[in-house]
This record gives sequence, structure tokens and C-alpha cells, in this order.
Amino acid sequence: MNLITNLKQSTANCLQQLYGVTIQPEQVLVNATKPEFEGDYTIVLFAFVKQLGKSPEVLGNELGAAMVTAMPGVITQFNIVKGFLNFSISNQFWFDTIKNAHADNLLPKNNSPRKIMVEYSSPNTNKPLHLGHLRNNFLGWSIAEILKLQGNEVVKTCIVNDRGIHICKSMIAWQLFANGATPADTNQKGDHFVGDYYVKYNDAYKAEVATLLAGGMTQELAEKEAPIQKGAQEMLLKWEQGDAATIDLWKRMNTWVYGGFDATYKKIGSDFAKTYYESNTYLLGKELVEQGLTKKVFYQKEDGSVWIDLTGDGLDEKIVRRKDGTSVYITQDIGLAEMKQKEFNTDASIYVVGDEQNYHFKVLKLICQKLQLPASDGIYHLSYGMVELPTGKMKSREGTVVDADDLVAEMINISKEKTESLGKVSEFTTEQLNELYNTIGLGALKFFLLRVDPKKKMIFNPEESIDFHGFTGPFIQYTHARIKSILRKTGTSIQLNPSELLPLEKALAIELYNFPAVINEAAETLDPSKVAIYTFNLAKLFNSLYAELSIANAESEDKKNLRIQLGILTAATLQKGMRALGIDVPEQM
RNA sequence: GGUUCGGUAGCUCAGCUGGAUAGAGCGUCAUCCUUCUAAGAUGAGGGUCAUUGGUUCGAAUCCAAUCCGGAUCACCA
Repeated sequence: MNLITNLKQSTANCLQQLYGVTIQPEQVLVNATKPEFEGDYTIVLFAFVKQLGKSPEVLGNELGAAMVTAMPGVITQFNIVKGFLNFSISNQFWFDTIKNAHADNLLPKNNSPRKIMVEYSSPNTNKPLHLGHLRNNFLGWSIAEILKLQGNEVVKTCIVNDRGIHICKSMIAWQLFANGATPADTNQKGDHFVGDYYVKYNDAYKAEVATLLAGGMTQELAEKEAPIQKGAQEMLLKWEQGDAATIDLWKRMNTWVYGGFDATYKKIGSDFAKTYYESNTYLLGKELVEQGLTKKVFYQKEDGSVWIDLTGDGLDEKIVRRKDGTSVYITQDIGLAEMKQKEFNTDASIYVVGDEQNYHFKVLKLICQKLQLPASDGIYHLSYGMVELPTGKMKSREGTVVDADDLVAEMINISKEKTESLGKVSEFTTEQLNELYNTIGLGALKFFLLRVDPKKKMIFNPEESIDFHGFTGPFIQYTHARIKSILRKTGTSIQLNPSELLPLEKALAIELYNFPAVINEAAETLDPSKVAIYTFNLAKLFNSLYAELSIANAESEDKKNLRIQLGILTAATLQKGMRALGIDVPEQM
């Protein structure tokens, strides 16, 4: 059992024996003791002081004595400061913890693993990926890894929004302006190529509206009447009617985009067990709407449109099918939910989608529950905040977007420059060097996006490049490489004999001991930043120890072996923690 | 306007199931490479935890109100 759980349980037991009161172990507050006081763990007595009508001093002494007896060999002594009961944990306990830990067995034990789907990325096929997609991809990947480390089975999926008016805008602009050019002709990545036509569409649209306005038309009418806009709408209609030429063009342009996406996914390390396409899910969604009508979950208005009344759940009425019979956004998602569940039969389904869609997912879950689709209760929207620029929100139409490919390339380039200027890996081959630049550059970027609470929006300033010092990916990668460098020199076959732990050694042991609890917490809250913070603190502790104490030239053989073991465990924990963030750690850098 | 998320150091963020003197990184200043990788370590400085009131032995944390900012409330996706 975990030490903290144990302390809580024992406290509850002791209070029961001493005073005959029943206290739930969870009610006991156990904290790490502040450094300025003696002890390792602290129990806060105030709550019990009140309940039992005893002074903190008396209660603390009685409880402390009972706890020492209850946990022999673990608690050695206690002291009381105001209402805080501080326990000292025995040197032997921490020594045994270090000795018995194995690098390949640091993870939490899971007695009830689940099968969980994580859907993430969800790109549109009319423009390339940007910084917001990167946060989404890294979050999705990391959540999947964390859940796996916790012992669950994870299925990663992706839904591609490959149909709709936005796609038609790129298509019509291509028809008008491209003269049949292809990405190969312009030597461009396919997604960027198509994205350029989306921008061209908007430029042309603006120009047309301006012309119409100059001709005396009202703003509203001009926006409706712009020829290119009408063209896009006609194209959408043709697409839905299955017009062969339109479908051909659509397929052709989508193929270009997918080529570009695949290259980006490969570069940043994203993959999916299954990719779904909206063009395949919307029909099933319509079918489910039909079923919902029979089940009276939905109702039809006079004009033929289909709705659900969610006012009883504190929400509004929501349309699920237009009067012309075409599907809306949510229709497709209902179909997708059913399709995914049929195929993978998961216990829970996590959607990694931006917080601008909170309302949509609230509605989606409710509809699925009311339709009684299987596992609807397991639908969970992991809602993350937008990435904003200092000037505000990124807008692809206005060109204020940080492009994913550009940013990744820039990060890799910076890591190359830094590595070269430090000159520590001169013996690397070109291939090894390129791999290292990738590892460090992506490590910096992923860590930067994952180290903050997913729920919160974050600010990215393109003027200030992402750091490589301090609370960053490279700092942790560097610490790992440093440890590995030592271990290459000292070797790792060691015999551990008990010795008195120095404060830094003990602090590191305690931190290492906390790792499984951190993974569990991150998995329960779906929050990779918990892991990022933990790995940073662990690396920092090790670096302090490294600066203060020698490992290879320790004061005794026992100390040397102890610190080698701490090094082995720290390196392994850093490696696992970083893997939970989708970041590799190099052996040397 | 309804709903919802947020406001903590110059900047970017932790801390929020109430507990001891509110923490980190960056930036600033100072110190440390003849000794295991200086992408490092050590220290200094920097705070009205948006405001006001309440609950409590104790509030950055809980409650209420107010102010400021974001998202959303589409027959867009």
C-alpha cells in the first residue's frame, strides 16, 4: 500500500482505538512536511481538535505515540508544531524503497483496466494544421499514453471533416485561379497548396463584396450575392447530389491534403488506430435521426425540420436535421458515436476538442443518452483552451496563424544551432544528429504546449522563441542524458548496502516514490501538465544532487552504489514521464 | 442578456478536496566549470493572489456581489 494511504488509514484506526470515533481515512489530511520543520509527512490536527475537544498538544502526543506503535519500522518519531503533527519516516523505509524499485517496473498497478477511445486531431481538409492543432495532437497523444501507462487499453481515432461548404471554397478557388496546377507543379505540401486556395477564395470574396458595395448594394445583400460565394454553394449542392465531376475534384484535392497531413503527422509522431471521415458518418447520423423520431426522442416541426427539446436539461432546442433533409454538424457526430462504439466497444470515449465546442458536446452526450446508444455515459469531452497570440485569437482567414509545419521546422532548427554551438556530440553521424535535433526541437515544443493545464487558454508569443532552459523539455532531456553519461562510466551492476541517506538523497527517493501516484492523478484528471511538472521537479532535484554530491567519486563504495541506483531510477522515471508526454529522451546531447 | 471558463511576481504559468512564511521558469543582478555533460547549480530582488463583503480557529483556495477578459447561446463545421 502507498505510504500516504497507509498513514491516513492508520490515523483513522488510531483515533478509533484512542477515542472511539469513526473517521474515514480520506478525511485525514496528510501533507509533505515543509522543509523548515523536522519530519517527512504532516497530519493536520485542527479538524480533530474540534471534534474531540482536546488541545492540539494533547491530541498530537497521544495520536503520535499510537502511530509510532501502529507503523513500526516506518515512523520513527514525531513532533507537534501548533496543530501540525509531523512524522519522521525511517531511513530504512526509504532505503528499502530505493533498493526494491526496478527501472522497468515503476508504474501504478491497475486492477480494473478499461478500454478507452481517444479521439483527437480532427482536421478540416481545406487548410494546413496550425498551432492549435498541435496542442490538440499533443494532448490527445499524451492522454492516450498516460492512460496506457496506467494499464488501460487505448484506441486512438481521428475524425476528418472532409465535407461541407469550407471545402467547396477551396475547390472553387482552385477551379478559378489554379489553371490546373497541382502541388507537385508548385513543389508544395498538398495541405498548404489547398490552404492557399482557401485564402484566395476569401480574398476574391472580399473583393467581390467591395465591388458590389461600390455599385450601391447593401452590405448584407452583397455578402449573399458575391458570385464566388454562390458558386461555392452550388458546388456543395452538386456534391450532395453526387455529381461525378465535383466528387472527382473533391477526391483529388482531398488526396493532396491527406498527403500533407500524413507528412506532418509522421514528423510530430501522431497516429491513429482508425481514421473516420465525416463523408461516411453523416448518412448513419440521418438514420439515427429517423430512429429517434420513432422513439419520440426527436420531433418534427411543420416545415419538416427535426429537433430535440433539451429545455428540461437546462439547454435549448436543437436542430438535428434541416428541413431539406440534409444533416447538420451534430447529426454526423451522432452517427460517428454509434459507428465507433460498434467497431470498438469501448468503456469510455474521450473527445479532445477545443472549449469553443463545450455546448456542442453537452448536447451530443445528452442526445446519445436519450437515444440509448451504448456507452453514452462514457462520453467525455476533454475541453482544452485555445492557443492565442498576444494580439488575440488566431484566424486562418486573416493569415494570423502560426503554421504547424513552420513552427516544427523552426524548433528543430533552433535545436540544431544550440547543439552545434555546444559541440558535445561531435562524434555523432549525420543521421544521429538529425534524429537528435528532431528529438530536442519537438521535445521543446511538446513540453511547452503540455506543461499548462489543458483547460486553460494559453498565450504563444511568436516573437519570443520557445525556451530551452528551465521548465522545458530540453532541460529534462539534458538531465536524462547527463545521468546516462555517468552510468556509462560507472556501470550499473551494483550491490546495495544500507546507509544513512543524506537530505538530497532522501528527497530524491521520496520524489521517485511519488511517480505512480502522479500518473494515476494525471489519468484521472486527464491532465498531462501534472506529469510535466513532476518530471521537471524530479530533474531539478537530481541536478541539485549532481551539483552537491559526486556519484562516480562518492565518499564510499556504498554511497556510490546508492547514488548509481538513484541515477538508474531517475533516468527511467524521466524517460517514462516524458513518454507520457510523447517526448523522447536522448542518451546523449 | 442567459450559460460557462478565467483574472496569482515585469512576462508565461503552478498552487484551488480550506492549513505553517503564496511557489516555479523566463527576464534582471551576483556567484560557481584544472574535479561525473554549465541546455546545469547557488543566492538576491520582485506579490493589495481583480475588488468588496461573508463563512471559519484559519481563505489565493469555499459562498455572494461587483469589475475586467475569453468562449458559447447558427438550419457553419
